Order: sequence, then C-alpha cells, then structure tokens
Amino acid sequence: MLIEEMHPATAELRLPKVLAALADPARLLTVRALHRAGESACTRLQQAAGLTISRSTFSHHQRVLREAGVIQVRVRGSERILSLRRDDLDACFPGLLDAVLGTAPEHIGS
Amino acid sequence: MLIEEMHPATAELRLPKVLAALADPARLLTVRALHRAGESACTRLQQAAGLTISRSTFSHHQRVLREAGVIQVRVRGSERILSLRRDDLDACFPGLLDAVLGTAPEHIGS
DNA sequence: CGTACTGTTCGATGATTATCGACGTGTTCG
DNA sequence: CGAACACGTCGATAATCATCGAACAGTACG
Repeated sequence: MLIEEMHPATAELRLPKVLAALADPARLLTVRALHRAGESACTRLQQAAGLTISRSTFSHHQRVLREAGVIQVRVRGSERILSLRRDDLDACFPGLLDAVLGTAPEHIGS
Repeated sequence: MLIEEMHPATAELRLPKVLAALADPARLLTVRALHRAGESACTRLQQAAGLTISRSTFSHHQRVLREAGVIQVRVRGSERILSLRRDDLDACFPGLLDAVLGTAPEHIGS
C-alpha cells in the first residue's frame, strides 16, 4: 500500500504550525543538524543531531516537521532523504529560518 | 501580598521556550497587536488582538509570554502595562521577532 | 466604607503531545 | 529465497496545555 507523503503547498504554510514544529528541542536540533549536513537520511541525521530517542519517536518528529512544511522527504532506495524547505520558508516567513539557524548554542539548551 | 513578577534575564532566554510561546495563535496575535499598539494594558490588548477568550485564559497566555521573555509587565495604578522585550529578543535571536511580526496575514490564520 | 474596575489564582476538564515497544512493509544483498 | 537494513504505523501511556468559571486581591472613586 503506497501512502502519499504529506507535503503542504507553499501557500498552505502557517506560522503557528511552523513555530510549534520548531519549538520542540529534539526537532530544533534536527533542523539545525540538517542545515549543517545539507541533506541526510533519518538514522544518520538523528545521530548528527545527537538525539538518543527511539526510532519511532524520531519518525514522529520527522512527520511533524514535514507536515508543518519545514522539511521535505524523498525516497532513495530504502532510505528517506530529508532536506530543509529553505526556499519555501524564506518565501513565506522571511528571516525566520535564518534566525533559528543563527541563534547561538547557549540560547538553545536548557 | 506582593507577588514577584517573573521576568527571565536576557542571558536566560531560550529559543524553544520563545518559539513555544509564539506558536499559539492567541499569543501570536497578542504579540503582533502589541507591536502595533506599542504598549497596552491587558483588556485593551485583548480587544486589539481580536481575542474572544475569557480573561483568565488571556492571563494565562500573558504569563506564558512573560515567562518566555517575550513581553514585559509593569504596573500602573490598577492596570498592568504589557510591552515587547524587543531589544532583548533582538540580542538573543536576531531577526526572529522581525520575521514573526513581518509575516503576511494569509500565513497566520488557519 | 462600598462599588466598580483590572487582573491573578485555583481547581477541573478535555485536548494535544512526546515517548516507547511491537509489528509491518519495502529494499538491498548474499 | 532469506537475512539484514531502513523506516513507518499502531496502540498505550504519561505529561503538558488551553480553556473556563469562581473566588480572590489591589486600586480608584463616590
């Protein structure tokens, strides 16, 4: 059974949903790691982000980011390659992603 | 009984907490209305933001914004005057507030 | 003092969410 | 084909959260 990967159109992006997606520490680290890596498969990205959560939890976070329009997923073989929707985010929320990516580490952690 | 109003220091501001505070539609509208008004008391601000929620709920939102470091509260007579902590936010998260305030209305609503 | 106004605090409640393990599905490779 | 790998989905659980009304506290004003 092929399940269509949900990717909201650019015009459908909503700020509260994007902010909620970025507000979770695990997802925020994921996005920042994804920015450094350019693009990456799930397991590799989870390691790059330094997340020790279970795979099912990471899958959940990946879904939240995708449904908010923050990341994009494409399939390559048995892997899912994740990448930032940089252009779409910049078009809808100019400066937001840059602000999130540019924030100093001391203002990220607890 | 004087209750100390909780205002985190600038160095204590954390991005996930700020994003979570801004992620709620009511709070997002509040912040944007506060930007337009400059500063405002609770009831007036709630009206300016077009929020039809109860006063206790608005009080809750105001607390979340304050504890995240997004807004500032000072007492004037029987009123509480709310204002944005613009300089502190700009210092910790350059461009973030501008992005949130500058987002077009069609990407705010549902 | 008593009334009106402004706003907070206190449960209570229903909704959302982060997390996990178990299982299923598609892919690659021997 | 069969094993190993990469992920997603399901159901459950515990925690967090948005919301409300009722009660409370401080201020202004007659």
